[in-house]
Amino acid sequence: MGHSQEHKIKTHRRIVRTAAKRFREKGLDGVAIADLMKELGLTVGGFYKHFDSRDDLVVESFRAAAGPWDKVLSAAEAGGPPIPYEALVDSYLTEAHRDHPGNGCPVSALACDIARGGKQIRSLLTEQIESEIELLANSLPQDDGAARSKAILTVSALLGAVELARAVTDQTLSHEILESTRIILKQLASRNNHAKDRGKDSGKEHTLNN
Amino acid sequence: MGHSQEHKIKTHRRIVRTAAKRFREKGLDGVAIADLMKELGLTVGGFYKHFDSRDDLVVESFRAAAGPWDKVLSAAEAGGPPIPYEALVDSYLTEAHRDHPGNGCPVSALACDIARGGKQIRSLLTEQIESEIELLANSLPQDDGAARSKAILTVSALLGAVELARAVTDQTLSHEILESTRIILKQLASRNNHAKDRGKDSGKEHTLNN
DNA sequence: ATTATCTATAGATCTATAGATAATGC
DNA sequence: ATTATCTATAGATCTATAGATAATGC
Repeated sequence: MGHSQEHKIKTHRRIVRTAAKRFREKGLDGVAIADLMKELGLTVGGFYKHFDSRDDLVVESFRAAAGPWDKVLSAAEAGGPPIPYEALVDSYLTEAHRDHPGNGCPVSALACDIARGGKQIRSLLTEQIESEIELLANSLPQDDGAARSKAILTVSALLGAVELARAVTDQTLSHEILESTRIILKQLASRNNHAKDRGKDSGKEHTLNN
Repeated sequence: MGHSQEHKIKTHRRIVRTAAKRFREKGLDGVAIADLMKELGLTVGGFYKHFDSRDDLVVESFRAAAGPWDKVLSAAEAGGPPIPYEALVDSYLTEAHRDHPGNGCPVSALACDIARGGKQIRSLLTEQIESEIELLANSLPQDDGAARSKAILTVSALLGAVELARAVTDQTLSHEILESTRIILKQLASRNNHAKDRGKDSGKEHTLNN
């Protein structure tokens, strides 16, 4: 039995860190508290001195998993060198990211669980998505007036591509999903979309943001 | 107690149809067999004369949910009028689809559950995705050599956009996700991407399909 | 006689709590 | 004395099965 307050804080962090990994791997319903504690060499009893409920751990773990992404965002906002769009897309659509959801983006691992979840975790996801949209919009090589729309499409495509690449059994198709999404997104970003080039639906774009 | 064989077949169909809806709404882990049977005015005991295991119901329900989409596909393959790309995108990215996952695409509702699931259901999803990619590739207004890649990006973006629109708490943002994805996808489709217009990464495209 | 469904329950699993144990920290 | 963790367990929930019941269908 470890006992110092300092030790408790370390235990708390260990629980959250491991939970953040296991939730992304097995889903928000796929992790039993007893198993999680056992993996850390602890027992169930102690858990509820750290968290009021299982759901509190879910929320805190999501925040912890999103943390690294926030650092990327705040680095960009702090005026550092802007991360180019292509680098963001490339780093998201890797086979390593596909194969290790436990260390990856919590949105791609948990989106459909969260969609069915409580308001608190959905609010956290909303903040996360809004930040990522802004980051991507600013990373585009040119602002043709459609930057935010392109950023939204990009977030959707990144998320969908990683989920599909994970779910599909055909490894060739899985590879192709990552690679094709990468290529087409980059084409989209490197092209200017001023009004004269747009399709017939471009008029609707002005009804956004209302 | 109903008893005829004919009645049993009807009962079987009722179970599958309702399960297909509830799984899409609550996730593959979110539906209890007892509750499902109760909703149909039945009891747990009878369930296992219809299915060997809960997992068999999951697989059969996914197949049933995917069925309507297959009809769209085979209609197109049967030589009927090709469904235009824009119509497919528009019908997928509606607020009705977002708000009623129980009647919607099983892939957008269950992708992350399936990614963690058994081989059987992942194979079914793979077939489904492959069909949708082919359908979208053929629906593009012009084939510039990148049709399949564009179709893959489209599937990823449709899926991701609906999931995000469902998960986000901000209704304005949710609306914007659907609308922006719609607009940018249509721009993408209506534009020709021959080699001279491509970005610097286009060379990689020839390494696909290997 | 067969069988579609029901009643009842075994067995597994999971969250949460009560009370014990063995350290810390005044 | 306080508290970080442990042991033990209550209570809820879920899958799956055994055996009963009441129809069908030869």
